[in-house]
Amino acid sequence: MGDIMRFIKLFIQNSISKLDILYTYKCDEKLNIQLGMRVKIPFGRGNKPKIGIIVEILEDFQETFNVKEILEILDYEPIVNKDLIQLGFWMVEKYLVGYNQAFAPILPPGDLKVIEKRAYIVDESYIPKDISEEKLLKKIIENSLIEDLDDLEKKIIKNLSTLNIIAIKFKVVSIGGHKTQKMVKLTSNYLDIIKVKKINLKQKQVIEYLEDLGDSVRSDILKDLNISDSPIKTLEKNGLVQIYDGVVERNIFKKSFESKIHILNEDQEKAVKGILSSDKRTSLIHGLTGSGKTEVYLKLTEEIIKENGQVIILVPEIGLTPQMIERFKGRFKDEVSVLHSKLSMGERFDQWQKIKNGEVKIVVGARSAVFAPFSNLKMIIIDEEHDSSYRYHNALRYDTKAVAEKRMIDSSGKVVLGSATPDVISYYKAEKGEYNLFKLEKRAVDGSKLPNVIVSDMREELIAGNMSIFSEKLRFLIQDRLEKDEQIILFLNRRGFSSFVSCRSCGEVIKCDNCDISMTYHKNMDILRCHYCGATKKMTKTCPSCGSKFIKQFGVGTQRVEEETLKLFPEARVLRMDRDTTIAKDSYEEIYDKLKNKEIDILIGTQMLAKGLDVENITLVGVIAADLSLFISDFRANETTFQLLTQVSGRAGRGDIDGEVVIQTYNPENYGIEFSKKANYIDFYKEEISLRKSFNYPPFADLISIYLSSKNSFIIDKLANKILFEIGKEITNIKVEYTNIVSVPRIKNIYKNKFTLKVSPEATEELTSIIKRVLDNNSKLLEKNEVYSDVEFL
DNA sequence: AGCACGCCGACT
DNA sequence: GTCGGCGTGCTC
Repeated sequence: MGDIMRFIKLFIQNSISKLDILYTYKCDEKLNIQLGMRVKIPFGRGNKPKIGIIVEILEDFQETFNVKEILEILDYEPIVNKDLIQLGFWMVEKYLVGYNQAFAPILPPGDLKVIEKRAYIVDESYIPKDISEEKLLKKIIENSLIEDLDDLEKKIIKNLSTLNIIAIKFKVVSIGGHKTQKMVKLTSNYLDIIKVKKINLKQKQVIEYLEDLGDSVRSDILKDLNISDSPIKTLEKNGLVQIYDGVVERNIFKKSFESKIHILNEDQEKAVKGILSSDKRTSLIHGLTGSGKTEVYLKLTEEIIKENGQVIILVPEIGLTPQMIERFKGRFKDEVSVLHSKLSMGERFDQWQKIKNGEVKIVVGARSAVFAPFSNLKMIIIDEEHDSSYRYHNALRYDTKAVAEKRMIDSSGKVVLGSATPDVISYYKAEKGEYNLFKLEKRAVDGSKLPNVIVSDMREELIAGNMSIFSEKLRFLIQDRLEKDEQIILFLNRRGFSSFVSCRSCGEVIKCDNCDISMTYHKNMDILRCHYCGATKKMTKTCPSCGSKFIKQFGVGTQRVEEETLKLFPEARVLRMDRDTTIAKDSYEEIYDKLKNKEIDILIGTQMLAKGLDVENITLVGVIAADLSLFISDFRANETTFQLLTQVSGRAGRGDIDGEVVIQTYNPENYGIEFSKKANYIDFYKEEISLRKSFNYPPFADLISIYLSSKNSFIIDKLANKILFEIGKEITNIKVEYTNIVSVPRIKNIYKNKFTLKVSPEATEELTSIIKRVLDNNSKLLEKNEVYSDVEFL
């Protein structure tokens, strides 16, 4: 052919790890290829068509092997911009993940389809300058799709869009047909027909509905008016309405929101000004619960979008409550897009599209919203920044804060972290001057004070003969609040935690057959369930090991707390909230409304209660077993306990009446519990950071764990030793500590072991590349033995 | 993963 | 000869 070729690198979507590498293809130089576009390519011996995403365009490339040519370009515009591609590469290096995994959160949600570039007329009063403009505008009116334009047309389009006469939008079209809904609209001459045709009541209701609300989704009309579709059919037959297929944006918000603008207090003002004027990339706002962090976020957002920038606000999934959305929606209306896990794929996609098209300027969402495809992103705000949901996670292999900082470095924007109990690592960086530090001290609502915290030593209760799960004090206070018609939250650390079944005679604990995990008793179904693999077993009456009859469940679950509460306070209206009861989409909202409307006296629940429940009439919080999070074998155990207790205490006394908190524990002397009594973050921090230093834990070292897993327990130990040895050999001038190789609980019959490397943060990058090299060198051996490796960055 | 290739035994 | 069963190794 002799045509000049251009060479590109791409990765292939949805492929297995072995194929998750970059491939070189070529295409005709005349084709409009850009980074971030998808191409259809012939792949493998059979040249099966696959979809690849262009991540590199090679300037000069010597064709030393047979490079195949692409089949077709699937997009008119890149679906991922350059900055986000860079971010993907950065994650591949930093977290040793494959391209597919690194790019998964960056790519548009759902199955990728063809992206169309469309133009729409904005200024209808515009009079075309010449004949070619007129022709083009006519073309746009007829069919908004713009493709295969010649150079002159391209120039006109560009010109008209900068003059705001037309708007360019990208639309993704699914290959498998458009997703449409039946829509109903009034015909232009319906008023004339009303006069001559008889209209019955149902039909009249439909017409009034359409007059009020405009064009509507047919199913909505049926539901709202509680009618069948025949009245609408009759109306259509008589020419009053028209039924058509419409692409409707799914409406996530059922409520309308009102905005309240507070005047910032001195501390808040200082934080806003300081953050905006500072040279430092990252700022930490340390603000007590109720000190008005959200107001600061709102003000910052306002300032950024005033300058035409865009803002991402990250919230823990669980904290993405109606209240938080309310604040932003109320203030910024349609400029806000909300992303959360309960959105359907279609809803998610609609939001993604709006963000990419610049139709919104603000995104409020959980961790993956950090990848929102804004093109002029100037600020990322991370609320409750200490929350574990932001951290590196086995399934989502990136640290949200690190990604946020990387994005803001690339687009010279700012990161704002906010928390009442900051991550010890963040606070350390702030103390060292790497971050700005702002404190919000005053509680924003005048008169509301920190609650009075009481610690109940459950050992003493036991000695005094109290076998109940409530201490005397807590029981007394619950009674007191019930009498005063005030509300109560009872908080437990984890769902079903430690409600294992064991034998009092021989100590046997019933474990899952496939996993080394004790099973949890679910009373309502009288079964045992494994929380890891979901396997169930019938509850036994006798011990399977010794045959003793003294087998029963131990520990406290939310179910147990509910039972005991109802037994002691039969007149109370009790609601239990945990993952079992809060799976429905609107459940959280419903519970919140019920609390607010005083339909519940006592709310029992787990972690999710620790966040965001601002209900004024809650004046008592009971923490049933504060110790549970202390038994996690994690260097963060104390920090987690402190944070949880402080957060949950903040739920009490949000209004005019002072709140009280009762913390029940078997370890009252633990400093995490001790300092949370006074919500004394600074003292806790000092204690914690000195321990971190002496044990060389983060922030003084980074931890990298390497896991090997296989059906064969012998081979993984052998290989772990080999890999550890080879890593040791490669380490030359950096200091690395390492732990023993330990086995971790078997899950679904897969054995697993791990060892952890501790390295000073400056040397993490080098160690990461050493690990990559060693694992690559051993990849064949691992594959042959069916051993999977996994690297985790804590 | 998915597929072509090739080696080997069974069969017209 | 030659058909097909299955193990092996590669995919720009």
